[in-house]
Amino acid sequence: MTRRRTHGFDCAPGCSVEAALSLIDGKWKGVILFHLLERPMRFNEIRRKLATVTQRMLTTQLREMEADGLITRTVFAQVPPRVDYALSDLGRTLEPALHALKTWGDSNMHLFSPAPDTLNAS
Amino acid sequence: MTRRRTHGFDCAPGCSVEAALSLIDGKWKGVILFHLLERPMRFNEIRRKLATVTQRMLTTQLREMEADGLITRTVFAQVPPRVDYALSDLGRTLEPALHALKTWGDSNMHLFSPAPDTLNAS
DNA sequence: CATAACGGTATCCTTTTTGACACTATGTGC
DNA sequence: GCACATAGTGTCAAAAAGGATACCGTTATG
Repeated sequence: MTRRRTHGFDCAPGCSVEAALSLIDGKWKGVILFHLLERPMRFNEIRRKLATVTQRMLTTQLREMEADGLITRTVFAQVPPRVDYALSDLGRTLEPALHALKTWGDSNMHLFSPAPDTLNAS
Repeated sequence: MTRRRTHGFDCAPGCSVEAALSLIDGKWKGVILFHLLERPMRFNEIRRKLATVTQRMLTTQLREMEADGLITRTVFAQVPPRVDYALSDLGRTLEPALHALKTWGDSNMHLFSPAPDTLNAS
């Protein structure tokens, strides 16, 4: 996004929509949260789910969400290191919104993607 | 946003969340959509609601949403010009998601704002 | 004549975000 | 000794997003 650290919304009635968006905006946050909705995960586990994310980006996004209180980060003193990421209580309250977005996406994504199933030649 | 014109999601299960976010991401889109949910509006009418948006940004955001099929743009051949913006049918289907976001924001925004009411020094 | 309202464009510039790539530390298996 | 897995960090560069400012044409109004 784009407005993430720029707090200070202009606070017309839609302001709270912006506030919510400002937290889940970021190229990977939506997906990450969605995966964590299912269960806590380790760093590389998330990474494999995302496939094209770089380490640095994943770290950044996770750190921001941790700073925003949406997720928790638990380090286990082991070797090799183990770090678990999980939704916080606050993060869990996003569930309805995330589901609403996913529902919408599932219904309408075909309008924006190349519709690969229509390309089945032969 | 940030991922807006970068189509091609990595399409793990959370992909549709990203798809949805990619459309309402943009510094003003959330608020604009929210206002249009109430009723169609003219350009300057929206502008006044947003107060701090520049003409260029408003134009950009409206044009992108029009291109994405979320809103419609109707020009009336009048002088002075009149242009109405309204939600399209597709845009209207975002209502549940927008409301979910607003609800979340209303409940939790106090956690992220400077809490101005605690600053009341005489 | 000057000004304001309308709905924009065109240019230029700055900030933010994202990506590439190399590098770290520790311990295990070969 | 060498590579691999873990979970990162640091630096630099590119791309995208956003903002400031000035300008356009028309008509009504003072």
